[in-house]
Amino acid sequence: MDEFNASKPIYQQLADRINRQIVSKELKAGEKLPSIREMGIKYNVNPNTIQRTYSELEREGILETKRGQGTFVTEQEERLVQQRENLKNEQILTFVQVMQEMGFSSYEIISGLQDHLRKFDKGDE
Amino acid sequence: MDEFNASKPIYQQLADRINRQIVSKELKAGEKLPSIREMGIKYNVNPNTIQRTYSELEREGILETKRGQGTFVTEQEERLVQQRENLKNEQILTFVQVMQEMGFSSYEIISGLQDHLRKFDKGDE
Amino acid sequence: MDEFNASKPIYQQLADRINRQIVSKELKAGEKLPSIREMGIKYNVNPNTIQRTYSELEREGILETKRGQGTFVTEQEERLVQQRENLKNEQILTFVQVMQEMGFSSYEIISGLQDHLRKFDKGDE
Amino acid sequence: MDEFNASKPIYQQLADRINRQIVSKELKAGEKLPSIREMGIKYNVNPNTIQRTYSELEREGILETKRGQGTFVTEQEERLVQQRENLKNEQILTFVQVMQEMGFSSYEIISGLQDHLRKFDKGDE
DNA sequence: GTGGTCTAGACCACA
DNA sequence: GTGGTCTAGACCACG
Repeated sequence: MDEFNASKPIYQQLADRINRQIVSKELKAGEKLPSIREMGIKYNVNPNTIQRTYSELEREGILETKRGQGTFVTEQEERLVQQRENLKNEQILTFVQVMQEMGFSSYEIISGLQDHLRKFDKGDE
Repeated sequence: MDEFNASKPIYQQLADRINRQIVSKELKAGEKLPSIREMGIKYNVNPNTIQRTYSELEREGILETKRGQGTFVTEQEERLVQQRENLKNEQILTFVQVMQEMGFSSYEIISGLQDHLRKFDKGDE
Repeated sequence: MDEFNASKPIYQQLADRINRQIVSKELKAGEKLPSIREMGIKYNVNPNTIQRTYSELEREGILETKRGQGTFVTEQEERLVQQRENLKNEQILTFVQVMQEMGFSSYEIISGLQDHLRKFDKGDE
Repeated sequence: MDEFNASKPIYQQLADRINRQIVSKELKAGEKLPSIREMGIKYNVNPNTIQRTYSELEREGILETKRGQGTFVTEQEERLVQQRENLKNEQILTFVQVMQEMGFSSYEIISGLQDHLRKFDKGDE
C-alpha cells in the first residue's frame, strides 16, 4: 500500500482521506484511530509523517489525543457536522471557480454534472 | 502582478491560466502569445519558469512553437474544442469522486451546487 | 473528573492545584489529605501519578508524610505564609518580565490589568 | 547559545521569542528573518525545529514565506497590532486566573504589581 | 541560495 | 504501550 500522489504531500493526502472517512461516518465520533506506528506500517510511511497528519487534524478540531492512550475522533458531534458542511462548501467553491474561469456557464456546469451523475449514479440519493 | 499560490508551482499555475484563457476563447486559435521575456516581465517571474509553462502546453498539443517567430495557439480548432471538453469532464469527474467519497448523495451534490450558483451567479448562463 | 491540560504533566497540574488550595486556605495547616488511593479514584488518575505529586510538595516543605497515618499539610504556619508570599511574587515577577519583553509599558500593564479586573471582578477584594 | 527550558518544546520557545520581538517592534513589518539554516546554526538547533517554529507563526498569520526567497514578517500591519493585543490579553488572563485560584484579591494583585513595578521601573511609562 | 517534505532512529513523559 | 519532540541527513521544487 503506497499509492500516493507525487504532487501533494503525503501527510495531507492522508489527512484528506481521514477527513473523508470521518465526514462519511466511516469513522464515528469517539472512535479510536490506529496508533501512529500502526498507520506507519499500514501505509508504509514514516511514523513522523503520520504524526503530522494527526496533529493537522487535531488543529482542525476533529481529532483529539489522550496522553498514553491514543488518538480519537472528537466526541463533539457538532464539530463533525460543521466539518462536513465546510468540506462540502470548499469543494463546491473551488469547482465552480475553476469551471467559471474556463468560461463554462452555470447551465453547462449543472447539465454537465447531471449528465455525469445520470451515467454513473449508483442509485444513492 | 505576483499573486501566486504557495502550494502549487508557478509554472503550473501559469499553464492552468493559459489553458483557461484558451478554453474560454480569450486566446483564439492561431493567436500569438507574448514572448517568454515579455511574460517574464509581465508576471514578474523568471523566464525559465515561463519556458517551462510553454513546453508543458506544447506537450498537451495546444501550443506550437515556430522557430524565430514565437509561440502560438494551435490552429487546429478541433484540438481546442476537444481540450475544452476534456477539461470540463476532468473537472466534473474528480469533483464528483471526491464528493461521493465524502458520502454526499447525488441530491446533495446537485442542490448544494445550485444553491451556490444561485448566490454567486453573475448572470452568465 | 478528568479535565487535564495536555501540555503539562498531570502530576504537576495536581501539585499546582493543591498548592493553590493550601495558599487559599481551602486546605488548612495540619489538615489530612486524601490517601493516594482515594485521590487516584477521585481524579481518575494512576496512583503513581498522585504519589509523585505528593513527593513534589513534600520537597517544597508544605506537605508532611506520617508513616502509617497519611499525608498532611505541614503545621508550621510560617511555611504556609511564606509559600503564599513566594508564589505571589513568583507569579508577578514572571508576568511582568514577559510583558516587558513584549514591549508593554508599566502603564499598559497596570491599566490592562485594571480593565480586565473591572470586567471580570466577582466582588472579591 | 543554547539556553532552552527543558519543560517546553524548543520550537515553541523560539516562537514565543519571535512573537515578542515582533510585538515589541524589534522585528518590523516586512522584515526578513534569518534563513532556517542560519537560525539553526545561531541557536545550535536542527533546521527542522526552526522550520516548525516558522510554520507555527505562519499559521498564526504573522509570518509569510516567499518561495525561494525566505521568511518575512507579514506586511499587514493590522495583523501585528491584533497580535500585540491578543498576546497582552492572553498573558493578563492567565496571570489573573492563577492569582485568583490562589486566593489573592483584586486588591492584592494590583498593589503587589504596583509594588513590584515601583521597585524595578526603569522609567518607561 | 531558499523553504518543504520525508526518513530513520533516538529519547522522553505518561498511563 | 501511547503520542511528542528532536536530530541528522537526504531529496525536491523554486528563483
